[in-house]
Amino acid sequence: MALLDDLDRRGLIAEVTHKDELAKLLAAQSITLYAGYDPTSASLHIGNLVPTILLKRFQLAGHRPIVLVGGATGMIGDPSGKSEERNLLDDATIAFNVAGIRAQLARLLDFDDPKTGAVMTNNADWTRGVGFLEFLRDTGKYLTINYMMGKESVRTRLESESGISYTEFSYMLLQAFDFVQLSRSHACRLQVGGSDQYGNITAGVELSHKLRGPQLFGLVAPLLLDSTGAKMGKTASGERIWLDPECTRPYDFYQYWFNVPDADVGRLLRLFSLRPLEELDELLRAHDEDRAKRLAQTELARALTSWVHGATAVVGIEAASRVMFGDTSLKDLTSAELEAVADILPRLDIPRAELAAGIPLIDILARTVADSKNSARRLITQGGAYVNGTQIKATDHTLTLADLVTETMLVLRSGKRSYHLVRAT
RNA sequence: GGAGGGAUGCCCGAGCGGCCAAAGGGAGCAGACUGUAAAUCUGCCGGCUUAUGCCUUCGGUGGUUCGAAUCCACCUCCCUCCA
Repeated sequence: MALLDDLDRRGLIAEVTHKDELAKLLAAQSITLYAGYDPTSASLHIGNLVPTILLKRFQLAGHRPIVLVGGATGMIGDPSGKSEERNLLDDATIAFNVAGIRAQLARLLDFDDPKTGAVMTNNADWTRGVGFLEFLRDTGKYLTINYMMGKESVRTRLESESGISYTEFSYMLLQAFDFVQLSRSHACRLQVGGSDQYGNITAGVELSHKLRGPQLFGLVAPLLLDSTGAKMGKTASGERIWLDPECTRPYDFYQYWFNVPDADVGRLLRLFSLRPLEELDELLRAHDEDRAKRLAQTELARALTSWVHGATAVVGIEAASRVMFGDTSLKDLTSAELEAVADILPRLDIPRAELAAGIPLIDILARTVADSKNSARRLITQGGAYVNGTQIKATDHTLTLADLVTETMLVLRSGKRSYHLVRAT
């Protein structure tokens, strides 16, 4: 199947410029394309996976992706999708963020293949040296204010109370300039992104046209929304899902996808799974036959977690999940799985001698799954306290060495989901 | 510059001298139900050596009182109206 048709059927195309000509170009030759990443933080989040999966799919289809980290544009702030002027970041923060994002992207795409290996760029490299007058004359001259004011991102801000600064207004021009620069330096022909980028992308297409450069193309994917129309990417408690394992644990990352509602899972699988559509259809049929098995969610969580955190992370996470949600005991795990589980669950180390002497369960709960001794007591009273999967009803229960389920560990649980390992050292 | 109104527990918000660890709602936690879902229902929801006990908490500092979140003074910050 032609690449564009595949992308379309997967729901990855919200808008595309000159579709037929682009299809022709892609059929005829291997091209270079790019997506830009804003260095507003040191880690990407799952919203960034959308443009990245586009790059990945183009790469697998024989094209060469460029990732552009916005070291220059990050200093300006993209007004797209924002209701207010952005706070500017200082140089050191931007440099730090650029480095973090580069490291993550390096794992998401193949940078080694001689033909399709991805290229890392930073627009600060070609923007920093450009003088203001030169920029106005060589770039600003070609796009009219009228054209720029027609863009959604600018218009909404013009109508808003906070207005838009000249700085953010210029953002579009810089992004257009990037596209043209990459078309010159890397023969880049296509820019991909989220649909909020469409205005900025078409500005680049327009600029190249005005400069009598090559025909450039833009392709944007829909924003990542759930079935209720809300933006995806936050946990139940409102925390963003980051790609950095230090910010969002791989276990939570996996769980996020595993808990996706049935109404969304098919769409997300088509978006993110690299498996052929026919296989996905088959899988979704099987999923529908017995939704409780959550075959589709498992596949989705596996696919994304192994892409972002590596296949070995998945093994540990799934072993941990079996302990937590299945009927697997810690002692049934292999030592490799046990090690992985110990890394995933929060852990409290206690001197062996202390445990040998006996420690009131309430004290340990207060140091792990409960906030205080009172809440630990409450937990036990309400029947939510478990040691190694066994419910404890006595508030004066004492833990000793006999409670260890492996050589060194025992597992505490509060309610259904909250687990904590205790390790005797 | 003048005149009023307000600041309460994680958030919103009632209380306006003792019955106030402080109504109600939201969030959170636990239980039932369940697919590690959603919705619903029930209980809990400051801390402590679990006690009809003590400690800390109602913007801050002092004061009045046997007793203050509640009254008074000053201070800090917010809002509204008039100039």
